[in-house]
This record gives sequence, structure tokens and C-alpha cells, in this order.
Amino acid sequence: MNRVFAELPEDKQKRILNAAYAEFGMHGYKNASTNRMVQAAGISKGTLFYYFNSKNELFNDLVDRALDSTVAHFGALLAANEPDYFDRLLCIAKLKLEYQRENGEVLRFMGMVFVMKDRSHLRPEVRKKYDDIVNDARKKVARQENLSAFRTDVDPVMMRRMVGWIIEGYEKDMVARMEADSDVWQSADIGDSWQKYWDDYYQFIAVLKRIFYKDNTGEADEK
Amino acid sequence: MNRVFAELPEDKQKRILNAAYAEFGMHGYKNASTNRMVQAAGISKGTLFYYFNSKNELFNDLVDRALDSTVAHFGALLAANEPDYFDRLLCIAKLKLEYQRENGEVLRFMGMVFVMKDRSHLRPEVRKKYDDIVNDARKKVARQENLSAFRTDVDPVMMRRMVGWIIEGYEKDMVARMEADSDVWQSADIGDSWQKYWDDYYQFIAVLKRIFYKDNTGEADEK
DNA sequence: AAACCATTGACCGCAGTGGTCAGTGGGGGT
DNA sequence: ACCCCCACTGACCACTGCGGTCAATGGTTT
Repeated sequence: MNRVFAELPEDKQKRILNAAYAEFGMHGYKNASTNRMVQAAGISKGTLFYYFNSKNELFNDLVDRALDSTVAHFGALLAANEPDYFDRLLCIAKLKLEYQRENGEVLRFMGMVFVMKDRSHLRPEVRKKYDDIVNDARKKVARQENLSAFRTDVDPVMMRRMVGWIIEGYEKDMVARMEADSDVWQSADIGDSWQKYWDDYYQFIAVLKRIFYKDNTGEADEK
Repeated sequence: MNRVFAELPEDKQKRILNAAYAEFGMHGYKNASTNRMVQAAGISKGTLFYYFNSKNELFNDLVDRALDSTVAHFGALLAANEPDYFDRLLCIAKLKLEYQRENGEVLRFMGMVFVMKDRSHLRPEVRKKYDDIVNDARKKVARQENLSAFRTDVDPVMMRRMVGWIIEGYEKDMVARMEADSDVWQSADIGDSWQKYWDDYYQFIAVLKRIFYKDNTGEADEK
């Protein structure tokens, strides 16, 4: 990366990075077009290659930045120790959706990198950094597992998988709803609609507890 | 579609169609390459365009065939009336995975058509046929809804969504496992490993019933 | 005035696209 | 033996879009 880029006004940097994140995130490494990037960023082709010498260098730089950014945002989470399984999921979701709102391109980009089958374009150092971070996170999450409050008539591993699928589905829905409402955000007070989503989510987590924890019968004994 | 193609030996037809299904399914309409298709099918480029006059005609023909094929395979399901919600899901899954095993390319292709945002390449008649079938299926499924056995302490709509996400996740897992085992199938007796998956699935459905139906407490009262 | 340097966009060679068509060769009719 | 038919081939076409380059530009500093 060229020194000049680092000294650019922050908003211009962001415009360029976001355009690149979005393009890679949508089309993957190979099908991402530098032409579309520069058009979206509002700069000329020459400038992009002046800042980053090649498509590959740009890509690796983006991965590196995205890793730093996500670690900075989610790192604290892994240190904290919320004891309840679902409350911990709630924390994760909160951070994730917060990050999604202000940095959606980066998350989609990281998702694409995560499922990318061909990693030959990742520089070894970057690939190592990526693997280290992912493994570290996995280990820390595993250490926090505590399923003692779960109902005992269902295999806990299966239960965790189920919960995972449900959360995934719910979050996908939530993001879709948020994107549908995103034009409203531009003008109206964000706090309100944001709160609405969270009320929904709290209720949703409460349902999960009622279903998967042991001290609730199928019949309504609370509401 | 050329008359000559219809008079081809069935296996040659299938080889060509499957190659095309796979290519479109993997890369979408625009990025699908007729070159890769003919290579995978083991025919020459000229032949493909002799059978189907253009990429677009081929695509529409594939959609049309896929619709007929899936309707033939799943049509009976919508008429039948398995009263239990989960057992009905089980029927669906059984048909789906059966179809998947012998016709995986078609399912992936249909999935791609289903999520395709740009439908400008679908001929109007084919688009209409597609929409009619999808809407018809939706209506019939909705008519069969009967949630009276579900626990009453959770919103039934939310519950149905959760079940949908779980099933989706489980099936994705199952397909992945099946693909990992697919080399085994080639030689060993298929019946056995196939049965293994179904035992798993039955158990999985039993768990869902235990969790989402009302007359089970959180503690083990059956196993 | 001169040197500097961030920025531009026309341009390059290339890879891969959907589609074409003169040519080929085996089978059947005469 | 002949020829005609026609399914089939693959070299070829015009074209698009790619990653990447570089002479030219123009504002700023010396």
C-alpha cells in the first residue's frame, strides 16, 4: 500500500475501502472488477493502482484491515464471561448487528473470505494471521461452553446445533428487515427503530430459553 | 430445442443436460460458460448450438424441464394429507433428499433460479409457469397448516419459523455428509448408508416433537 | 520558472465469451 | 460404386471486460 493512501482524508479512504469491500464481498476474488471499484469509489483507475500496486495487494490489505477491525470490535467479548449461554449469544448478536449496521461491507467481505475455497490469493502471512484469529476465537468460545441449564432429554450437541441454526436464521431475517428499513434511518431518529429490533430480539431469546432450558414445561407456566 | 436432441439416446441427453444444470447452478446465468458445458458433456461447441440455438434458449429449456421434473416428483406430496406437522416435514425431506441423490444438479439449478434477482433472461411463458407452480405449492402448504399440537406458550408463527430454520440447517448438514460419503456409494451397498441417514433423521424429528409439542415436560419423561 | 507529484483516463495485450460455418465421415438409398 | 444426407466437429469470429500502464495534466512548493 502506498504511503499516499494512508495520508488521505479519512472519508476518502473509507469510500475507496468500502467500494472494494463491497465489490470483493459480492463477487469473490476472481470475479471482482477493479473497474467497478473505481467507479463506485469515484476515483480513476490509475489512482487505485497508484495506492495499491495490484488487485492482489489490495485484496490482502483489505483482509488485514478487516481482521484488525473485527478483532478490535469483538475482542472484548471473548475475554468477558457472561455465564448464561443465551445471554452470551445475545451479546454476540448485539455486537455483530452493531458492526453490521456501520460496517456491513466488511462483514460480508469477511463472510466471503471465510467460505472462499481457493485461498491461493491470500499471502501466507495474512493467511496465518487469519487462521490464528479464527482458531483462537474457537478455542475461547469452546472454553465458555456450559450447558448445565439445558433440558436433559435431548442431546446437548444436537441442541447447540439447533440453537445455532435458529440464531442464524433469525439474524438473517433481522438484517433483511433492517436493510428494508434502511432508508428510514437516513432521516428519522435511529434510536427508536433500533430499539424496536432489540425488543424483538430479547423476546426471541426469551422464547429460546423457554424452549431449551429444563425448568419449563410445554404448557404455559409463565408469560 | 432441436428435434435431433430429443431423439438422442437417453444417457447422452442426460449427460448434456446435467452438465448444463451444473454449470448454470454453479455460476448463474450470466457467468455460466457454454465452453465448460460442452467440455463437461463431452460434445463439441457446434453440437450444443445445433441442439439448442442459443444460451438463452438452453437456459429456458432447462428451467422448463426442471419444473416438470420437480412437479412430477413432489406433486403427489401436495395432494396427500399427512396430518402431523413434523411427519409431513419428514415426507418432504425424504422426497427432497431422494431427488437430491439422483438429481442433485437439478435441485441446485432450481435453487439458483429461485434466488436469481435478474429474471430478464426468463421467457415470459416460462416465468409464468414458474410463478404459478410456486404460488400453487405455497397455497396448498398453507392450507395444510395445523398447529394444534404445538405448545401454547410460544407464538406459533415464531415456532414455525424456528422449525424451518432448524430443518434447513439439518438438511444442509445432511447433504454435506452425503457428499462426503459419496465415493463410498459408488461401490458399497447404497441401502445401508442411506438407511443410516434416515435413522438419524427420524431421531432428529423425534427431538423436534419433544421440544415443540405441548405434552412433554423439559425433564425426560420418555426416551 | 522550475521541480515536484498526486491524479487522470485512454490505451495495451490478453483471456474468455456466445455464436458460426466450411468441412468431415459414416450410414442408407439407388 | 456412387452420392447424398445430416449429425457432428473445432477452428475461427467479433466483441467484451479484464488487470495493469503511462504520458499528460495541473495545482503546489521551492
